[in-house]
Amino acid sequence: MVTIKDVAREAGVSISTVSYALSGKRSIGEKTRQRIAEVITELDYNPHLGAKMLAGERTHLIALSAPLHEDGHLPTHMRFVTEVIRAARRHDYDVVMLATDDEVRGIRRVGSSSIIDGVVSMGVTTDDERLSLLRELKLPGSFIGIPGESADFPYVDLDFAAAARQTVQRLADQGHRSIGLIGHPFGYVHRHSGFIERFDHALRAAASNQGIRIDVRWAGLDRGAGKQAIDELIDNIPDLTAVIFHCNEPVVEEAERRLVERGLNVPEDLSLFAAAASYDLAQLEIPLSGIALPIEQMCAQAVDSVMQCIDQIPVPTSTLLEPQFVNRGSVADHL
Amino acid sequence: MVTIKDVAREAGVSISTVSYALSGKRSIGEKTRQRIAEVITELDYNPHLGAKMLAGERTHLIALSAPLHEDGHLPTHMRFVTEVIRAARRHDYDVVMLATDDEVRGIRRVGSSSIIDGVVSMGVTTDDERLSLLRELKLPGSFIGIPGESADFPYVDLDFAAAARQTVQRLADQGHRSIGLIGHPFGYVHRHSGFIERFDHALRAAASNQGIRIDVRWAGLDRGAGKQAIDELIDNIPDLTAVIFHCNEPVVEEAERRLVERGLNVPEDLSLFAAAASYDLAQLEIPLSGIALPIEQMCAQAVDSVMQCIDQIPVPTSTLLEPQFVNRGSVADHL
DNA sequence: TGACATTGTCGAAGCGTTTCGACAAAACTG
DNA sequence: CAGTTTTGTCGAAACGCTTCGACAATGTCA
Repeated sequence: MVTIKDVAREAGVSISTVSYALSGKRSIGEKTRQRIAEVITELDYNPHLGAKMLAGERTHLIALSAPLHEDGHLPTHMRFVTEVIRAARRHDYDVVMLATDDEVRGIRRVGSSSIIDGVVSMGVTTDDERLSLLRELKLPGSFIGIPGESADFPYVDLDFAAAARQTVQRLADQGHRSIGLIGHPFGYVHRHSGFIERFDHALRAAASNQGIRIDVRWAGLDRGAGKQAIDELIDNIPDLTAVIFHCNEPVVEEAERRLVERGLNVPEDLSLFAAAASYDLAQLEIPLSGIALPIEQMCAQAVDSVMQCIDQIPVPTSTLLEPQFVNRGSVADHL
Repeated sequence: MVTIKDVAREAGVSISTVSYALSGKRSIGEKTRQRIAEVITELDYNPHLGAKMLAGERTHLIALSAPLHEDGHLPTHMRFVTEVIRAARRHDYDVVMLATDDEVRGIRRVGSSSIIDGVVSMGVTTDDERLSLLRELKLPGSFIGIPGESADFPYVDLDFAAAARQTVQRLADQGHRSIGLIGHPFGYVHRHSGFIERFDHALRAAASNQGIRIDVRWAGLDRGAGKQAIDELIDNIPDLTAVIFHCNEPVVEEAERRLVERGLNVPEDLSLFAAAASYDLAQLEIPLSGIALPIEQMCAQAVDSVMQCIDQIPVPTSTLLEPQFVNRGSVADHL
């Protein structure tokens, strides 16, 4: 292994000179800097990260706490993971993955051994235990989702309440009075996924405000769940004119196919609206109007936030991203 | 931060005693050990990983080089990733993720800064550049797939050649003489995914051996690809009696639905066989006979191998896993 | 009982960095 | 031109851990 010592010797300067040339924290003569740079490439010198850590430097490693549940949607999960990694790389950081069954203990493990500079947490629940854990470990962290009372940690999320309100508003404006909702697997609700609660709460409030009837079906991951959900809505709800999808792609696809099978046209016979979609709404068999989940933006912002915490930039600002509606003609007027 | 020094002081022993108590590399008196253990929990002492690294210890970190291509299948990819992480945790290791666009340079980066103990590479191609990179960096590594000439690095993979032979043999034994193959997106071939080449080569050899006609269609990721592929096979190939799937789940699902749509029964009108399936064959609309890709086993073995390299256990043994056939009644006799 | 092993503990060196304080030499002041 | 500031460099300490060699204290054997 080639160390800073070797570089110093070869360049005919002292160790500290090399270090300062590298960090730029003190001025170094031009020819010296040149010489050092040459030697470094020549010897292919790479600083030893352990030594840097010990000397109190950044490790350039963050942890990603990424719980994946039985009923989770793998592609969505994977998109979050890759976007966080991509964002981290933009800051010259690498990512240690803490996966399921280890997303909490893992934080304690890597956090307390001074191996990481910060933590990004996804799959956040209301009152997420990782919040107090980060406090305890005095570790910089950010959340993708809202983890309870967290003035001291930044979070980023889609404004699900606004998304719900906007969803209802648009459907109401077009005259819909009885609307179905196909939601994520019920397990999400059960483990207090924050975004579900915020979406549902705002949706119900907005609907009751507008005098609109909402009927909910939770669709699991098993084959046939989407079909069953849409069938139940159509068969049991009188005057149903629109369905909101707040679920993952396979359920939407199944439901769409079922509509085709039943000979129902979109939007003439039934209007469809996708809320907070983690998939590409334009690529569906029947493209859907609605609001996309801005995964890339969420991940980028979460990483940016944790970087700010690491840099001790004081006020961690949390963000609720404004829902962006795109019309693809899947909602008809019922005036 | 609480250091080994604090523990030593509190326990009334020397630093080295604490260190030996922790590592067990020298014998320590029973009461001393007890006392130290108490103090450690009391103070919540966690060794500083940077210091350990510097002192020449393991970092307990491996890198996972996981290229994901445009036409890659996210759920499959995610399964590999989670299984590698799970396997690493069993060895008390954490995983640094090197994702797309960075799966090679990333190895150089983390490898040369002494931050990781080894590398697991997936998405391996014939003549994979990571092989020589690992050699150059003198880093322990293992491959999920066969990376060209690599007597010095262990790999693990399904025996795709055997899988192909077994596939042909079984279909031949049941009297099939004209068989269709729906393969992965053509991009896989183009970038020399090793497993595709091995599978195809062996398949063609076995088929020509048996005097069987094989017609291939590559199915991309775009909606309709599976449908189109199966349609083309059925419409263009005379005497087609069986179709082999060597592709990802969405294509299989589409093809199955198309068969239902066309009123074709499995296996009466057409036999189906899944080769090296990364998804659950039992959960399909029409369950398929065939050979599953043993992802968990592959990942576990790859991690075990790299651990052995790290431990300097000399001979890295590579493994080709024997294909396991499961019959679910999707192949009929044509005798 | 004296010679010799074994057991339990300690002090100190070393791992590769960063950074502080020191200090010549050079470059500005008035 | 003496006095001050700036610039470029160096030596040494510090970071937290492992491990080697040393050495009492104890146990074992002939």
